[in-house]
Amino acid sequence: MRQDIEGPYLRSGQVAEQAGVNLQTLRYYERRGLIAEPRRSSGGHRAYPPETVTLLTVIKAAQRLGFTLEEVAELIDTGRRGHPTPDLRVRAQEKIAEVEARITDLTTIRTALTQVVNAGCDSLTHCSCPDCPLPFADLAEDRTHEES
Amino acid sequence: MRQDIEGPYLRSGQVAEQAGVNLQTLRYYERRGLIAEPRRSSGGHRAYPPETVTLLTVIKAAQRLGFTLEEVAELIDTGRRGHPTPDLRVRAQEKIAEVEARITDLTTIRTALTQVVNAGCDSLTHCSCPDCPLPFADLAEDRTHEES
DNA sequence: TTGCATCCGGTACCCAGGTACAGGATTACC
DNA sequence: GGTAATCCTGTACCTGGGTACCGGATGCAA
Ligand SMILES: [Zn+2]
Ligand SMILES: [Zn+2]
Ligand SMILES: [Zn+2]
Ligand SMILES: [Zn+2]
Repeated sequence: MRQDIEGPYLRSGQVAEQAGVNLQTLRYYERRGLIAEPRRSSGGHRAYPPETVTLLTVIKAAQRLGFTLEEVAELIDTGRRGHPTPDLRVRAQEKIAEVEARITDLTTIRTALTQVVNAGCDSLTHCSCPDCPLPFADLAEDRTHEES
Repeated sequence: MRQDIEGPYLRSGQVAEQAGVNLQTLRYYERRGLIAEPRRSSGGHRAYPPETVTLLTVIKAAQRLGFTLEEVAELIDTGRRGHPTPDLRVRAQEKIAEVEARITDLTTIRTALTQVVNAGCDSLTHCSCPDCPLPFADLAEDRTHEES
């Protein structure tokens, strides 16, 4: 049978290639609710509207911003129907706070690592350097604001 | 039978409690080569030397510095016998570079998120704000130095 | 010696974000 | 209409750092 869905529909392989995404990932996103279940051909093959490619680009962009797939799904969902969840700006502000907290942690870690280098530590377990900074009692405190 | 190993040996539960670590974690670390296989009682129960508690503290400290368990295992291994691998200072310097790269990434992300907030973006998929910064073409480039 | 706490090995499960493979069906193209 | 390419579902596997459960064995003390 010839293509039985008219219009500019794309097959899953085409969507995957154009979006630069693995085919399995496409179906994974469908399971996770990130992309809607597409129409099917009479034989069961998925037929995507072309804007799916754009949607995938948006998903990837949001991931690069640090959003999890669950958060991305919610953001998309919120956009579709006026969902009673915080909107994109609020989410972005929360994410900024998370990112800043993480940067603070990493900065502390970098400081501690620098101390190790400067002190000339030569062993994790039996360091012989004078005034050895290991094992970082202060760093232990600092992890209390671990990300959830 | 009474305790058949003399000396100040600790049972696994005591080590776990004193180090603030789950009992399963202890055996997991043994499998991963982070702690040596301890002696056994005649019935097969592990009998740890007391310094195991200190070792666990060191492992946790190294983790807080951003070292993976595999890296920690190597660092401990290097310390034991003069292993022909880079020593702690070299490892720490490499880790500093990693941490700084990660901080750079996160800073870029924070900038992008700030743009979203300032522009007043209201939707991932159909933002109506003027001069919308989505979907961050520049950010895409920036992930080429993704950590391995 | 009896009872309870602890420990044993082996296996399965958790998180996130995918990826891979098998075996069979469908579609595209000549 | 033949044949290759693509696609289907379902299931298993991957990384990293653990955690949980099971049935049975051991350890310890009254
Ligand atoms: Zn929702
Ligand atoms: Zn030192
Ligand atoms: Zn080694
Ligand atoms: Zn916008």
